[in-house]
Amino acid sequence: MGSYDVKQEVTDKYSLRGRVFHKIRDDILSGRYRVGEELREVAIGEEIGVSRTPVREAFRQLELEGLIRIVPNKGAYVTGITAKDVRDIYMIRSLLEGLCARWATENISKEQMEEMEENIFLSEFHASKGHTEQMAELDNRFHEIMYEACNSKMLEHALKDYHQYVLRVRRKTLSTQTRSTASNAEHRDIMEAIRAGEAEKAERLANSHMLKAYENMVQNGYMEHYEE
Amino acid sequence: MGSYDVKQEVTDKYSLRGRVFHKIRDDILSGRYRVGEELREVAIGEEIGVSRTPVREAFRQLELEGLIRIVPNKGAYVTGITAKDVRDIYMIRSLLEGLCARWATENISKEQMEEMEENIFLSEFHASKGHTEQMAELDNRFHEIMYEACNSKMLEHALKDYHQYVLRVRRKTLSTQTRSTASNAEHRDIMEAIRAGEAEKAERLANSHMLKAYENMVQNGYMEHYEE
DNA sequence: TCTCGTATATATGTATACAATTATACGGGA
DNA sequence: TCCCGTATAATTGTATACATATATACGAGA
Repeated sequence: MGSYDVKQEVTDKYSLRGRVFHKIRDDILSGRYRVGEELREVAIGEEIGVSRTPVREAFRQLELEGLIRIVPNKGAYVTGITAKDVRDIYMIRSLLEGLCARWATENISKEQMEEMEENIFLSEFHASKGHTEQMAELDNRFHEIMYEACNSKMLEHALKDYHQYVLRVRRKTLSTQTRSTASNAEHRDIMEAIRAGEAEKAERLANSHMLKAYENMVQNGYMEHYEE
Repeated sequence: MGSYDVKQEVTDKYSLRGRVFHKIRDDILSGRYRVGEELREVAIGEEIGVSRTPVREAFRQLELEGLIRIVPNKGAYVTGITAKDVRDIYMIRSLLEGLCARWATENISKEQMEEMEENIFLSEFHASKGHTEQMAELDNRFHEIMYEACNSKMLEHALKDYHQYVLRVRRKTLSTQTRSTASNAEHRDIMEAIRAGEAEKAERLANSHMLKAYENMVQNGYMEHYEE
């Protein structure tokens, strides 16, 4: 019997089912729908060009992902995310990113190592040019490389979940010059620890990298709009 | 806007939708369906007495929960869980249970503290009598109390997820006399640390409690059937 | 004017019908 | 006997119809 992925994701982004799911999901994450807004099956179905059936199935999944809340016989509502939720996620991520860095040190492939080095090189380049868009993209990618390199489907999925989750908030951060410079430096330190095979050091660095990212969010007042 | 639960679960166990979901889920977790077995929509629908529609919606959720894998246009297959998956989960849980114990120390209510003390008292009683069924139940409950006491929906949900997940394996363990005695002692230590307000100690103890539980599984050969 | 009950409209919940895809059975040809 | 193509059956994917629950509008009565 083969090894099945645990914690399956909606993989086929281009099947009809996947399209509906990802479309609604992206609309929520991009902030198109406001918190608390009710999503109607027919309206969304018509917009995408499908009937209610695929929409409903997507709703069920989005509920498990925590993006909407379905009240039986009433409707589906876009969920909010409180400041405490974000804080908790960063604390959890801090531990798990540390574990991930440790495992990545032991399992990273040559190709992944090279992509990580290239990522940091590019990040520093775009930081010097002030390209915020590319920087955010590369920042996300750095973490994803590490998730893939840790060689654990379980951990990779958990971290991708949380990563996606806080994107709603994070979208607005990382724009300050000082933080992005510091973040890049921290990425470089983590990368060098991984390359040197220093697992415990990598873990410690990834750990504090998350905590610092959170501290930065709080200090810059990004959390103010998420008070309960 | 109010605070919504992040990572929603299928709450209403007694609605039709919830019933279908939980029925299939329990059947998978109880081992009624074998790993790799194909689940057919009509067959399951007929058994429960509903049409394909609710079954399909339940399938979509079970896929996200990682219990089945849906191959488009083919079918739904019960997923396996490899020895490495179990190992990874225990490593992740070790960290998160530690964090949970730390937060529980800071947030546990009077009622929760009392239930925890009662839980340990009962555990030791049933252990002395050799009541394996009740011991397993109380063991699960001990952890759930801690999950609830940590006062973090995010962490609670993540831990309940993992906890549920390894139940498929754990169902068979904890039966040895020596391990259950040791496990009870560890629970007591954690409880006392929480009661004394020693957060870091509670974290450390919960940490190693998980690692020891995993070590026990491996040593007793419970993982042999889960080789990839 | 306010309250409450009823009627209507609207939305979700479920079942069914039809379409599309995949698996299976069968038979001809080498 | 084996291979392979076609026909058929079975299963999933989607749309639609009907059932049920909820929200809204309106009017009677106090």
